[in-house]
Amino acid sequence: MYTFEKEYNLMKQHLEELILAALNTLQAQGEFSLSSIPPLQIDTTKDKQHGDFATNIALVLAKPLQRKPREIAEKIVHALPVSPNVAKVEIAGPGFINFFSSMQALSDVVPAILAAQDKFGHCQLGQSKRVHIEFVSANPTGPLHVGHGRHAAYGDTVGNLLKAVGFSVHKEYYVNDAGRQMDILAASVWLRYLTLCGETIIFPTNAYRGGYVVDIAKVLHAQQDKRLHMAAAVVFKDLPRDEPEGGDKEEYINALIIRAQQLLGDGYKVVFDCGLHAIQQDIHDDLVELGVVFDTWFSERDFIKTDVVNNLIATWKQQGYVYEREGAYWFRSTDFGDEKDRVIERSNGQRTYFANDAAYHIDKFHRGFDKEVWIVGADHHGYVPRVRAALQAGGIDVNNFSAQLVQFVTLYRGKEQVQMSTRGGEFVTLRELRAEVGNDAARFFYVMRKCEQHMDFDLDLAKSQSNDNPIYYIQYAHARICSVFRQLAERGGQYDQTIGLAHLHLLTESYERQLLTRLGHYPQVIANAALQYEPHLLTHYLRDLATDFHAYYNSHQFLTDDIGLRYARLALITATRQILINGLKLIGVQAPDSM
RNA sequence: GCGCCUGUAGCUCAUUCGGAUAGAGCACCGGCCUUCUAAGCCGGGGGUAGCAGGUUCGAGUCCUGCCAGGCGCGCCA
Repeated sequence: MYTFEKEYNLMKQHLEELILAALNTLQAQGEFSLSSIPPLQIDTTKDKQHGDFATNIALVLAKPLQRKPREIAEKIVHALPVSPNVAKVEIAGPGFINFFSSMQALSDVVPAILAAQDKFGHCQLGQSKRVHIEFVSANPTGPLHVGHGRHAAYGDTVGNLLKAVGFSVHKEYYVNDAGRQMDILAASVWLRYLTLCGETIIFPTNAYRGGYVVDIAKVLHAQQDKRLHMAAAVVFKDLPRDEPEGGDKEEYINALIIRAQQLLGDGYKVVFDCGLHAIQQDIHDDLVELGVVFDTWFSERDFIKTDVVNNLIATWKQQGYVYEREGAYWFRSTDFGDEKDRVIERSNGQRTYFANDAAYHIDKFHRGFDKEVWIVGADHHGYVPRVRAALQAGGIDVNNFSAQLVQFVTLYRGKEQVQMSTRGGEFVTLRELRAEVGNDAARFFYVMRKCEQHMDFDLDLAKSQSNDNPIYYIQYAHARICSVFRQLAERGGQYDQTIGLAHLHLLTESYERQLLTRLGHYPQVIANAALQYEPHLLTHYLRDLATDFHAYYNSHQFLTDDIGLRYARLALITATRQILINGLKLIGVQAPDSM
């Protein structure tokens, strides 16, 4: 099977051997007098004029040898052993040594791709280590919006990439179903329900105002009829003022929650669960439709029912990581590089969200994961140091923890920015976005940029389905290749891959060389994208690959009369099609046969 | 005030542990469909990489100081 180490590094490895041989020869001849040979750096080149690979060794040796780089380079090139994989060696610029692969070496990638098929580009860098990847984890207080979509597409693609390079990947959604926000949702649902029961309600400023709350209330009303009905006069009796009346909206909603709990008793849980389940189901379905499937949905409420958090706090108290001050318990996160210590247990006895979260992150490792990737909104960046501190206090090697901060998505309709607020009720949902632009375009757009880069998402542009959309360009390349084979069939031809592979030496055009070179880079792109958590490298690569193909398509006829050349070219574009499919699949995008 | 992120062509963004003449797309200008899908190709114009120093063979990339924008600094989640 084709692997990253075996094939891609083979050429680099081969060049390394050649250069080392040259250096040793020069040392033995007394030309060079190096006490040690520095590690060799061999890069794939950006510019094809610079060949396929380049090394800066002559530049690095300039100082220890006290000689000019170009002079050193010439010595090295003269001492290089001859190789059938190397067509040409040149010295360029300040002293770079450029290597031009032979067409033989380049065209080897075609049989490699055709043999490995959907496994091409995969490797075992991850050594089957277990990676926990947490993303989205939006509070179940409303439908996902376009910002969450970016998290979903990014996290899912990073997971796919990590799997491709040999990690055992576990995708998890942390359900924040234990906080005050959930109580606000419950109160919001109940008030809408009461309206359906015929009560006249002035809706609180701080309640969730989205239409989905009314939908949930309708379900509740259908299930419970009037069983949870209370008169508005009773519900609102002696409550503090809401904001419009000059009061505090937070105090007001809190009082309303307590009132709801008192009046409803056991019924409160019915309302609460109705809201939670409806929204969690909606989020789940939304993600599945986008192609994002989590291995686990980890409930905070279930988690805090276990002893894990209690045990952690008890342990930390014992170990001296926690001290008491002003009636609360503080975690010494400053001992681990945080700005200030953090409360984990409030003076009223309640644990903070952070206490649960610290225990959750440590628990991931106790569950057997070797590595944690935590994908979280950039607005949480201040939160990362204390999580890191918690992991260290928990005895976890933080080198196995990576927090990826995803910047906001700013929505535009043409030139106009769309304001978004979860409670304002006027926000664009992920579902609406998918309906407008399609899942493929949504996923592709979302991962096109580095996660720490702000994203301006123009709905009008994404909706336009014009050729501005890079996804069409790549998909079109795939469809065109499929079309070539349909043409072949219409003309009564029968593709014979064996003949094609036997005639790869006929691929001598510059466009063919370019395409072969690009195909050869794929494994490295996958490895880089995975290890750096940067799927945008893959989208850019696919764009470039499609460009190489379209240029080739426009310059040369594939279905030539020369059978050997014809099938060699078809073998090449079959390999190209395979890489398009492989890359798009990692991003979660379809590769249509026709458009 | 302190901390993190960002600043590259008119716009949106790339630039592979610091490498060669900073690249794409969109937009703009000019060409290419009797030949495998023109959702395509070919060519052209367009840059003080926010500003100023520093480190070295070499800096968009690393360090320092400013400037501008975003975000964060709770016994909220």
